[in-house]
Amino acid sequence: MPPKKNLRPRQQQILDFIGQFLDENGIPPTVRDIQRGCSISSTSVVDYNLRLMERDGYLKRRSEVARGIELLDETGLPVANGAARVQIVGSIAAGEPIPAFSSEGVDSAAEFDIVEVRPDLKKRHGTLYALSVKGTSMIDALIDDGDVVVIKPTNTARNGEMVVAWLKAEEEATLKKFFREGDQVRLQPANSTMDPIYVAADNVEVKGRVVEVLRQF
Amino acid sequence: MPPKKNLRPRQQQILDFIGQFLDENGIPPTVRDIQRGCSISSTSVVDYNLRLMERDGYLKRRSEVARGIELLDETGLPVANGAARVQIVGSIAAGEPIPAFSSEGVDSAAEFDIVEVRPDLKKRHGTLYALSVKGTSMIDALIDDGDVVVIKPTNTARNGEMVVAWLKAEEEATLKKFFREGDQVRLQPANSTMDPIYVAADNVEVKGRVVEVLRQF
DNA sequence: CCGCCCCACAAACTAATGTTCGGCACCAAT
DNA sequence: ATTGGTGCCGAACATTAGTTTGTGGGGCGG
Repeated sequence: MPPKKNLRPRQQQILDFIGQFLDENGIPPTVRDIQRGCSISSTSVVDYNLRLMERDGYLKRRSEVARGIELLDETGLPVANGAARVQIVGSIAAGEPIPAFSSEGVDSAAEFDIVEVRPDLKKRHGTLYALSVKGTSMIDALIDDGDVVVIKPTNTARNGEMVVAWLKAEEEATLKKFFREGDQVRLQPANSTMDPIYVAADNVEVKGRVVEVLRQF
Repeated sequence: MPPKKNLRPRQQQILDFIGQFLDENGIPPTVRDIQRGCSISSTSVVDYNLRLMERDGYLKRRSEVARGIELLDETGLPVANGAARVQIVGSIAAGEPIPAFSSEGVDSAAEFDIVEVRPDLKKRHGTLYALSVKGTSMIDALIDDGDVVVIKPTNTARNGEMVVAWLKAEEEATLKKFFREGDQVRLQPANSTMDPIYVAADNVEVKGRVVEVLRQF
């Protein structure tokens, strides 16, 4: 594959636009889409630059096919279109703090751990992150030690939903089922051998909601 | 969302082709692609059926746009492009046959049900299919009624793996943990209230292995 | 200043692709 | 037999989208 070269501003602009268009529409843009999107006055300018970028290995064009543009990654392979990667930002268990939420560096020592999730999840929920589950406090909800839960950040929760709850006073995060009961909140582990936790409503902050559980086989 | 209706054979054929084309090419097929792929003699037939399928909520067509076909999932949301789609070919439970494996038509009464899986799964395992789980026979393995298991077709299994086992004599398929014990095979439900099944090794055919469990939240 | 190259422009052209139309065969209800 | 609906066919038609062509401006070395 050809060596990477620095892109001209216009080419960078086109590249960005293609990526954005792909995200928004699911199919590649036409030359005229790019033209409009980048405020270029002629399709031939787009064609010209696409040709250069193809030569330099940034993308591939299937000729004779409408919307035949594919982006390539740094290895020259086509970019999986809906590739939804989610970062595992830490681990969570009853009573243990989550590093990412603790007062020290939020993003600093983040582990480099990424899981792929079903593309439709990201489409439906937007930004997501993941936590590795320690312990068996949610075993009755079919979440085991070592599983990875995918979390959608949100401040609110309906009763019965599985949430990441942040206890302000204790500075702890925990994975529980959420039940609002007056000015109290019951955090219910899904494990018949464990008791629920009752806390004042203003001491609880919902950090996110579980949207998916991943398990290795 | 529009009500679900049974698809005509031709429409099922077209739907399958679109999915396959999407997998292979990353972009939706044109009317003429479908025409060729399904051996239809006229584009108008394709258009005719696409129109019906759009009316019935199986897909969406963006008019005025080339390759504007999008598949919709059962909730009416667009399926991410280039995503790994797996077809749910039937349901499975202890003691009940799986339609797709029974002696009658393998592909005939195929339901319109497709789930998305993590892209890396398909990359790692190749072709996959999915089954909807009925009953709680695998509850201790954290597989609940209504979950969907993703299966990798294979003839062999190691002890302890969760497999789809086909009992030749009974003509039944069942989801169990597999243990080879001499010339017998123990099929162990992961439910403490249920007993294992012992069958002769030559009466058991391993159809596939569970690689993923999907659950709605 | 000249010629040259890179880049951009607009318009025209061709190919690809979606859409429509009239007609035919089959089947079921009238 | 007649009527109406479904499914299919082939071809023409309309629109979208990729490609080509001729042109012009601006920087740069001669």
